[in-house]
Amino acid sequence: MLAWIFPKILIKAVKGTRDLLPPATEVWNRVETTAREVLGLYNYQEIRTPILEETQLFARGVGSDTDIVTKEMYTFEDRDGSSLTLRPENTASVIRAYIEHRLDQRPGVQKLYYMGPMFRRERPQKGRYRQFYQIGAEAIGSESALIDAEVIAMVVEILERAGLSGFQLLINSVGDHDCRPQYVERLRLALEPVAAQMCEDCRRRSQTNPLRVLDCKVEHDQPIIERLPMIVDHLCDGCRAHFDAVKKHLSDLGIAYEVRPRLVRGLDYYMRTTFEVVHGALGAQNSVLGGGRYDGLAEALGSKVHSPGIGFSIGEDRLVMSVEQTQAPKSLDLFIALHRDAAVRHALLLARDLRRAGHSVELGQGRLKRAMELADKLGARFALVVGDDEIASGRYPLKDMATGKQQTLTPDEITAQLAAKN
RNA sequence: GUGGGUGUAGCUCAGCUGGUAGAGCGCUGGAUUGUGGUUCCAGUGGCCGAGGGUUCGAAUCCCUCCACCCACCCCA
Repeated sequence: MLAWIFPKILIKAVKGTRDLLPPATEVWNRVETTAREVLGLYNYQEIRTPILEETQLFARGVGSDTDIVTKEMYTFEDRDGSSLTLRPENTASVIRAYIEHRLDQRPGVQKLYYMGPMFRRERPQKGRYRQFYQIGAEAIGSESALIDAEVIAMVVEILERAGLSGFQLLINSVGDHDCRPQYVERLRLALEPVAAQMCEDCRRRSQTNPLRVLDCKVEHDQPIIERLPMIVDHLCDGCRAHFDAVKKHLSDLGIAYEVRPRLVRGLDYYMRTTFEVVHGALGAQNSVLGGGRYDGLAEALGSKVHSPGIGFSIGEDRLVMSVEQTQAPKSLDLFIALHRDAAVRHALLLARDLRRAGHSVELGQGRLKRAMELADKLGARFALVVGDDEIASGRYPLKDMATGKQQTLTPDEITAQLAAKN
């Protein structure tokens, strides 16, 4: 009949994006609240940058040769011809804002955190989405190993308080602008005679990005990779001292870590300290968080002031995925069953007062049996009946849903009961 | 971008070698007039992912497409 007005093709969430529904959103909120608490304890403050940035920012910040920039960005031309991109990560934006607003003029190390959606056009799979969420932080303005250790300690605390257990902290140093190029050259030379025996990807990487070879998981290549020079053995004095200090501070704090000489981060801006947290039961995407130091990033983005920084970002989707089971079901404090229409005014006022007192209240009209059933399904701790008798007497039957016991009380007594049981 | 798996009711899934659709849970109502959880009864609900082919007949066989999931890659 009206089929031409009501098309039968359903509109669905676009590939790689998803709706987060209750009760899962409760877990997300809890994780975010926990993160804010811990970040606050370490004196971090929130920064909110735009989701949309000039494409150039990521090309220069993240690295024009990276996978993210070459094939994963949502880039489009705006009406005035400028090229815009949906942020694939947030560090570049934070540094851009830091430079733009001269945050280097503010006292002390700038400690900023953010949370929100990022966008990368990858093929979705478990723990990997095209719109995904990150909770991250950046400490800008210090080269000290103390900050590295503090950042790592903080992130471990966030994960623990969020309810994650059984995770593993991996750290490494990837050198700086001084020793890394030398190491990469050394690696390239070492690869030359053996590359032919390696997998196709490694043969390509040995030319384009030798560091990536170290990440290869192909079984056959492992013995070859074992014999390649490792960056930790070729750090310059400054980087070596820095890395040793970070490790010492972590040990002093009693934080368990494992040095992974082959931990290489995918974004060009990392130097010196890099770290990652992995967790089993996440499938192939087992990395919950990644981070590292980026002492040259600000300059790469046009800053005249040297602004060394270190930061991390937590994959919130993955964190939520691995702590989801530990969440207690949400409950309702009180369900008010209205038995007659005349009860509406009384119930509304009662509900308003109880809500002001901090109790969650749901109202329901209709047959009492039905209302009680609903109260039960909603997980209400108490149910209250409001009908003609109650309005006349000013006293209401309050039922404890767990025990089934019911008492007839005045509004003040009801408030006291709800407060007492909290 | 490349593989593999799966698409049947809101959810989890049955449906053998083709005979035109089922269970459990959920939801709604009833047994119970102003009192939930248990039990019992009834109801609700599906162009069997889409299109084409084979056939008297297709959820079932064949082809194409699409979607989702998992993996490679890469990363959070």
